[in-house]
Amino acid sequence: MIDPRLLRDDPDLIRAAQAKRGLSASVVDEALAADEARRAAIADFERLRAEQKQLGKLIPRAQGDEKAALLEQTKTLAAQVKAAESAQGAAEDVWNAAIRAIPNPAADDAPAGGEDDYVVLETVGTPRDFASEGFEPRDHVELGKILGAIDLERGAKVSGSRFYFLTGVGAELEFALVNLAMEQAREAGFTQVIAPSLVKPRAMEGTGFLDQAADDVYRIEGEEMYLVGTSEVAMAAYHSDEILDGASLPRRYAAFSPCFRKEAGSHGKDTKGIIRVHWFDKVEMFVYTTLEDAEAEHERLLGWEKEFLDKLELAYRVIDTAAGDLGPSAKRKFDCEAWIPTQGKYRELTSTSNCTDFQARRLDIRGRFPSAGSGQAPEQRQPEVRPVATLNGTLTAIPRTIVAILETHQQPDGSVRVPKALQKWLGREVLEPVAAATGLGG
RNA sequence: GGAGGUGUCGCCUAGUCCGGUCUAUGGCGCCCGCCUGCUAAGCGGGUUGAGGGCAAACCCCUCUCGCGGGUUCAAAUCCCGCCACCUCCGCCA
Repeated sequence: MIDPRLLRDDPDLIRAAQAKRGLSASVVDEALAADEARRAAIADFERLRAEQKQLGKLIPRAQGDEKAALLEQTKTLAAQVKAAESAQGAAEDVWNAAIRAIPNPAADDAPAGGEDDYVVLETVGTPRDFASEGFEPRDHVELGKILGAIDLERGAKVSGSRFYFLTGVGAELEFALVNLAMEQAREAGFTQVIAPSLVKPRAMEGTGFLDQAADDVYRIEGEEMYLVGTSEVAMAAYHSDEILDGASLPRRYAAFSPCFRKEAGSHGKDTKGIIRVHWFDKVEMFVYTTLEDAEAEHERLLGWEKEFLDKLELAYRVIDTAAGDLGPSAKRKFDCEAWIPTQGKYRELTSTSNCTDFQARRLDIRGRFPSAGSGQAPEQRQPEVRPVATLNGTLTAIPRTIVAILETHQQPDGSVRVPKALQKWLGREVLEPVAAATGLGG
């Protein structure tokens, strides 16, 4: 949710922001009208209610005819109050729907336009040149099979398309990656978290995932519960309805959880392998900080993502996502895309978003800060309560990370060199092909 | 899943039976001031959050006693539903 004051004070700013995302500005006018109607309804109700309370006070002390007259008077007033109250409630509902329909304005630095209008900020490392090494790289599906690491056939048999089993070194790879990620997170001062992946509607709504991504969200039949597509959802709602001590910020969490996505709009895309799946595990960084610090924290999150990719010795680039491709909550988003040799292109491995106070307003997460109190003597300053900023960033999304590692570090015989940083957690330097294939029907 | 209990402004707590100066009591903590060689103690005051009126504020008003309805002129208090926690039983990893 954007700051209502911003909408009221500078609607043209919001109109321009809508245009930058390629969206209509009509919601702005709807929201402004709703705001006016709402305030009128509030004034109506409060005037009647105050009158009712005044009269109500006289009743216990009144006697006889006087009392009867008062009761008669307040009876009709009570009906008016009731009507005004429900009118106010209706006006609030309209207002809430209107203001929530407006996404977070993109940062000035974010490129305008849609999915293809990203800007490449940086390219790190060089894609490995298999041609000059004299062999054709195998894709991760084949490598996964050779290594006994990924079982797609049985995934499909048991759970359907876009499911898989990680087996043997595949499973070990996940644990190693999680350990490596958590080690880095701990060293950077993050609190490690295992987060629930089943949440109530409030959490989903609050993080903006029921807006345009609603089709991608799994709902639990017969229950008011959703499966999260990222632990960002649980971690944002973690402090919902709380007022955090400003001195405790930034609060940094590294959360592990399974993630579930219907991938409704991506039929036919990435149908092979484990690039795009309905379920995967992920370690997500989630930060609560001040609005003033959010932009700098965003850079730090990007830094930690790059550090992790560096440890995996991958070639990647960083892109600045265009406004139209941001989620509704995000003001700015950086994606780290790793080079996938058999696809001949960079694919998103991690992503970090600065959601400023957008999610915090929806989830009612605030901080208590010493007042800036211009002109006032320090001793007169009351602490003030303001929304905080939330940011998130992937440390590692397991399947895609495995894809990048296998394909990038493969050797002609189908074995895979283990990046140095991962060796400690994997207990070996090379992943060797397993003797016998263990495919379906084999 | 069943039975019983609890939920009050950071924490603890009075109030709920029997509706009306409850504009929610007191303590702890915290903040400001006074007093005092220092500290502690003592004294006085302040201390939920949201929204509206306004350019803003000392100001005024409304809402907020787990949440949502209802009854009533009037609800922390009565009624209904829900949620969370505790105890016991059942089930289970």
